[in-house]
Amino acid sequence: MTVQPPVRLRADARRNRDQIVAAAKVVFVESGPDVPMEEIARRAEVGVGTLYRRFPDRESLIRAVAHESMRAVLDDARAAAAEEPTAWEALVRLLRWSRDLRLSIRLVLSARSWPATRNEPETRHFRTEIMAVLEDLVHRAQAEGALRADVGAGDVAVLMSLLLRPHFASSDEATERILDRALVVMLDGLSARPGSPLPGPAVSAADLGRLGSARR
Amino acid sequence: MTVQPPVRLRADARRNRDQIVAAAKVVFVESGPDVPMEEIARRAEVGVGTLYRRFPDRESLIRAVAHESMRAVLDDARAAAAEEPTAWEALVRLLRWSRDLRLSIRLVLSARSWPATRNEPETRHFRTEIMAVLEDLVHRAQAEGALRADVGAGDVAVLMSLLLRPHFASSDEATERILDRALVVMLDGLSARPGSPLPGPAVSAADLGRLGSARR
Amino acid sequence: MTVQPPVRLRADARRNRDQIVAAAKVVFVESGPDVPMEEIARRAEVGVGTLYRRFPDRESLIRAVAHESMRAVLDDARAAAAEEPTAWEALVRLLRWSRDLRLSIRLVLSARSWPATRNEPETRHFRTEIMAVLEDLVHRAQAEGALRADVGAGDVAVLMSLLLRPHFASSDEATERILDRALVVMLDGLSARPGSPLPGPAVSAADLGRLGSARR
Amino acid sequence: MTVQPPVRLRADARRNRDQIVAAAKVVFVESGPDVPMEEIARRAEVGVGTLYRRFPDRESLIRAVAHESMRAVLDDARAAAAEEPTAWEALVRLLRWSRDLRLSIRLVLSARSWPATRNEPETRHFRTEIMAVLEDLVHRAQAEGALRADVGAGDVAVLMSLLLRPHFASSDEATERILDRALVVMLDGLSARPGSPLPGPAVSAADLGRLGSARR
DNA sequence: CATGAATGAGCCTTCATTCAT
DNA sequence: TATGAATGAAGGCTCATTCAT
Repeated sequence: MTVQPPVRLRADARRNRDQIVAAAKVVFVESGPDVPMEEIARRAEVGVGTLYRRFPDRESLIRAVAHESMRAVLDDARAAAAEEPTAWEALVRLLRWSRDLRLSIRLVLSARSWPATRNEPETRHFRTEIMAVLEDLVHRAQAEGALRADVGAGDVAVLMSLLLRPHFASSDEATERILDRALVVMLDGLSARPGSPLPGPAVSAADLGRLGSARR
Repeated sequence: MTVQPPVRLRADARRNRDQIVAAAKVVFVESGPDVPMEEIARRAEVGVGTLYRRFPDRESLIRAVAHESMRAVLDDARAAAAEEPTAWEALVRLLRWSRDLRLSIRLVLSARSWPATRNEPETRHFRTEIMAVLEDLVHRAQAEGALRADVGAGDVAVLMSLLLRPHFASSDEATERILDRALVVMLDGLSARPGSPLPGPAVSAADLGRLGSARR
Repeated sequence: MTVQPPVRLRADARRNRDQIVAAAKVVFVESGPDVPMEEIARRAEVGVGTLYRRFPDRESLIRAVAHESMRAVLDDARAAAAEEPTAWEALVRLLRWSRDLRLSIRLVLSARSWPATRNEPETRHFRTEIMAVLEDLVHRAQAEGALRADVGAGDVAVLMSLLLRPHFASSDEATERILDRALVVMLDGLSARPGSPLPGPAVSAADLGRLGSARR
Repeated sequence: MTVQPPVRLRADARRNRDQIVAAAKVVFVESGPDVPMEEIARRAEVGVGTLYRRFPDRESLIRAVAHESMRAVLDDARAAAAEEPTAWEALVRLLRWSRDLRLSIRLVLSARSWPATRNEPETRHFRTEIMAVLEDLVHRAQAEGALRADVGAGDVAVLMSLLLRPHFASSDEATERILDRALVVMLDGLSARPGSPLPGPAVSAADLGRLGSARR
């Protein structure tokens, strides 16, 4: 069921490919998806030619990195769902999330990669799987009485994306603590207590999928 | 006390300058702060030469646009504080905010403009003024019993920035409605009811100023 | 009726444009239409940027040079028709032809430029005009009794193209003399004396136009 | 006296070599002598490495293909001389020629291969042999009274080269018929009837050899 | 030996900025 | 002063050739 690069690569080629993707991951986070290809190649300790042999253009590299990250996100989500005692706690853990999640949000949603990743089957596959896990957690957390009843998995995903997109400045400890406070505010807003009614119907996974056929 | 372009410009020069800033505002929103200078000049119906006479480099143009926007934000904030019946309502209005706020957030926080705007007096000036208004609103809203007591103006600013940074896809109506729901969740989290205690001390305006000496 | 670049250029720009086309003409002849753009720019004593401002890509430069040459060819053809005492002599003069003719044959027929020039109105225009002159000369030379009756303008054009396409080695004097002999053989074959009947119908200008919808 | 690849190759190596040359022949005709080496390797169903083991660089491959073709041309020429009832008919047959002849003309005379093939013994060998056959045919055809007396083998070779170089568009049937007409015109020009005297002395095989020490 | 991966030089093109008109 | 032309540095990509498996 997992999606794999179609052909078996020679051992050294495989190693190079992995180095490239790893390096790209790092520099994309550092400097966005527009960094010179040479920079990526240098970090991967590889010639540009090698990079281009493996990824015929920038988009294709972006896709590869995005997929890697999304795969990790899916794993995280499943692990959280399996390991946490309650669905609510699993959601909290997810909202705190991993560096991989942050990267994939950044890559998938950035202006540059949106056209590269949107609408191709692999992305769709991962999105579907991830949203399925989320949907399940949301329902269970609502059954637990922990999560307010009027939100959908889409709403949670939106909040996650707000928290995780690249933010001002670097990620020093002070920044992290400040964002943690924002997270708790959001969690309080999400918890099942009488609060303001949310406008409109709950946002489902499918609703999100229909968004944004546009450019930027 | 207001900051003005240093010299009085001839009427036509002034008009050119304004056209340029207006055009830049539009294209920055459309295509980010990296658009070709010629594109901006074309939109302003001006030669590149003229643009460069007025703004010696891209950074200086970004700064000008950012300042324009920040001035508008400050005006908005003061208007909200003056016109709304309660401080809480003023805060809500601000969080809903204007297109100008969105632009200035985008410009001020984007990778490209962070170095351009950070640490120069005009930006600092506006930030100070805006945060002063916010600080006042926060205190008053807490006195009103509407806003939870353990947040500071910095916390509110962070939540605003989360809501307002450029997001996936375009701004069609569907997107707006979804973001409105996120906003209400946040407002619920901010309102004065027994909820989770926030970790750490309230974030003040000053705390924010100390953040992020880094690049991205 | 002549086709001109649409807009008036500033004097210096005009001069540069002309230098570029002239330089391109030279290096295209020397090294074919694949020479590095920088080489052309260097010869024109101009930066690459300038070249690209004027001609957005290589094809567009090839087209410009081809048109220049075709214009010169047309002028040559008309001059020959007007100045020579007989149509036969005009044809002979044309077959001896100018360096411009050689260049345009080379450019218009080369693998690289065929797709660039074929099927755009300017090329079609010149081809039509040139073939009209040729057609007229052929008819008149046949009426004079000098040219065999079973050839058409298309046949003559084909013979010209055979003589003029780029040939082995450079154009030193020895080569020229050898080609002159080939030319006279052809002229003898063309002259009106009982010889072998030509296979098939005479080739008209229109017949040629229908040729070669293919790649190379 | 025949020239052979210096070493005996193992059977499989031999097969590879032949596949490569055959593939190169095809793609050179299709796309000229500048096609990527990988394309050739792919067509030969061989790795690039193998190609380079056999032919240390592109020039050496071009040479090999050119020699193959020239050998075929020589065979053709000898066959024509042996099989046709008259020398004149043999010449006509040659001028109508083989696909191999076209390829070798193209390869030997093209800008790219001229420097690769010129001045190396194998080429010289084949040229000499071919011209010897041609010289003989020319003399005999003149003795037969069919060929005009003032041409040499060099003249005939030049006419052949004019007819055979790559021409506009593809080789559909229409093109072939048009070229056939040009051929007959040339043959009429060559036939022994009082016509214009050719300028200069007859061009011998040796004269051709002295031509063109230049690049293109 | 065969293979196909890796390398890097080279050409194409864009665009920020400077400068002549 | 306004204009838009000129410049050249920088990044993208391709491919000839070399080299590890």
